[in-house]
Amino acid sequence: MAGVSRQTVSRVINGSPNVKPAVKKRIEAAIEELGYVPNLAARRMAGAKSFVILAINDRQRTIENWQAGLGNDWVDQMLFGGMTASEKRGYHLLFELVDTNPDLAPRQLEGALSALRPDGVILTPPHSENPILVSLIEARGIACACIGIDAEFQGVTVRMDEQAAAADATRLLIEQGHRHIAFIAGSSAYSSSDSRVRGYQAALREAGIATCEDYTEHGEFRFDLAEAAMERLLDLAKPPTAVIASNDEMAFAVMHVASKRGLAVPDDLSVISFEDTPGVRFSVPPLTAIRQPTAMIIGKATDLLIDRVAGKVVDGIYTIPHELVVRGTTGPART
Amino acid sequence: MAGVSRQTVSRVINGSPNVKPAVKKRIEAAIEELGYVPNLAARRMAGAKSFVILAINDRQRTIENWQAGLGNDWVDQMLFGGMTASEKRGYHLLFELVDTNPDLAPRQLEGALSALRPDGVILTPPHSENPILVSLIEARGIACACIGIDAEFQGVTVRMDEQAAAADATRLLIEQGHRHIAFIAGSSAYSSSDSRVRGYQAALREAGIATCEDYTEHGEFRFDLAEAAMERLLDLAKPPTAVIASNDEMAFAVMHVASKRGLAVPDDLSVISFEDTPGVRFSVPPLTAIRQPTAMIIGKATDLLIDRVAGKVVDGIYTIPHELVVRGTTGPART
DNA sequence: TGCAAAATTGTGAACGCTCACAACTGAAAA
DNA sequence: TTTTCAGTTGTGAGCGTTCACAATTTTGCA
Repeated sequence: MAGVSRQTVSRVINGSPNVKPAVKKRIEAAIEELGYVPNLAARRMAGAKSFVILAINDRQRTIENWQAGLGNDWVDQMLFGGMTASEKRGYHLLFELVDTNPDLAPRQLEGALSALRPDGVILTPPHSENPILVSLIEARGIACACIGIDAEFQGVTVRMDEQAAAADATRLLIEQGHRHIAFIAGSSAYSSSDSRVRGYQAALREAGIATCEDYTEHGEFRFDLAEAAMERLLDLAKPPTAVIASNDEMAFAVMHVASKRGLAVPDDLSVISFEDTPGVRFSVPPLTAIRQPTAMIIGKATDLLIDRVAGKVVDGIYTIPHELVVRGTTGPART
Repeated sequence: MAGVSRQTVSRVINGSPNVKPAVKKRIEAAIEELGYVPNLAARRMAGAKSFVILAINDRQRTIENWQAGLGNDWVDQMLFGGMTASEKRGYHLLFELVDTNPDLAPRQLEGALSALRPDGVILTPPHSENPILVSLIEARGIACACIGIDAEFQGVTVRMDEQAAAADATRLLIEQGHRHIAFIAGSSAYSSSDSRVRGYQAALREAGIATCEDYTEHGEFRFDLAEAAMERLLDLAKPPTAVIASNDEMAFAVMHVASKRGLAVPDDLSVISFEDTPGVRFSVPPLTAIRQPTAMIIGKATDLLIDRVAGKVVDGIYTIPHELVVRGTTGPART
């Protein structure tokens, strides 16, 4: 030791205000020399912070995506954004998979909470849509951040403006002369899906273009369903000259069907995707897409959570800016 | 309680052999009813297992990759393979980024070890190449698994057979009539890079093809360096008709240079990559590649680590089978 | 100079679990 | 019957921190 009691050391480590500078320096030197690092388990035991942020992901979708060999850029970005943000402040990010099944989800989450005692929890869609889970977390006095939803439950919400993003995409197409623009929505289990449809419709309305029921399809974020949707769209009497797909997988499905039908992209058909995973750049032509600022969203959520643990009052909805990356799948409409 | 002492409950939870079936059943019912989940921090404190496996990744490369917008399928796969394997056995996977800088790495690792007290550590390249880190972990009595190296330190090693994989790739090209096959190696900080070169050379030798110094280039796993390497290869008096790149990024660089020089893939030039990230399927044509079984490697490592914690003696080198996925960038050599 | 108040340091207890060991069961062996 | 011993259960201690509070030192001001 440096000639002081445990408690004083503890104070220095936790940055308590009332320690004499000389003593503080002495303790810090000792810590440095001994290479001392506080034991996280003991800290948590003693009722202090656990320095753990729990990120909850949808098990089913994670596993499905992975098995389909799709990779999971979403998970990747989460990990990166969350990990770098937490580590900056001495925190650790723990990933857990929780079933979406409403019977299982609360039990599993409670188990994770009891075992891990995290300081904060990040709930991603579709878990973030579930108010039961949110209140379960908050009831334990644990800070909770919801990702990517429009509704505001307890805790914080961090998201991008899905509606504005969809409107941006639609506007780009309108500017390029498109008047027959279709939209393939994702799963309605995600509130973002509806927001996007609203943004798409709003942009059309704003430009004085009549919205056509048949132009809004549902693809559930799946390749096969998007393919079928695209087939239906092209079978319409007046097929669209541009399609917005709600994720990359569905955008590729659209392009696949287009090429099968002899339509050139972007000459005969413009395509815009939501997501912008790394793979879309290697497509030919490279996909024009709304880039989801996933890493930033999770990073922000992590930061807010830690702020709240530190005593700051943190509340409300935070919106992270999105970006429309124009690449090669959009072009002027055929006249 | 269910009318028994703490210790008996503890025994039931940890599966001790000497508990009366009737009592056991009673305790289990109580656990179920109370929704009791043991507190991990307390367990660790009491000197038992921590139920945490630490996966150590190279900070620099992770961040660089991410900032380059490349995504990081490697991290993704690790996470998936490790998380699913650990969760099956009640474990948790914690990701940490550690600097590769030899001055910083041991300190950072020790810090993580002290704070987290994991039951096992998975070391990925290039950390797994560093015997200091390995012995540092083992010295604390923590199980360690090294990923993707040829050398055998203490602990377990899990890898794919890089040499055989490179040989497989080379043989495919030879079968297709190629005689001028170039190889763009990765960074020599990774022992796998050398193994791959050896495999490539062995396959050539085996087919009676003279190895030509100029055909082995170094690209450090970087797009720009691979581009430059490819330029040099094409400037040779006798340029290669096939190129093996040590990762996807470099393979794309090769294809980029080829198209710039007016070479069609695979008609004028065959390309094979190592890695097989999801993006390569969307390239046109889709990349022929050695698929790295990353998720399986990390999953196996996790399993072995947990086995060892459970008391099993686990040692030696485990090799996970790789796969050569033939897609559209390879074809018969021009004669 | 004195004394209250503020600043700084130390103390015992507690967090929830498992360890080592002691104490109790019951049945088999002498 | 008594002894022995394996099988089963309970007991006190301790893991490394922080908590609440008490004890000590210093400072401010009359």
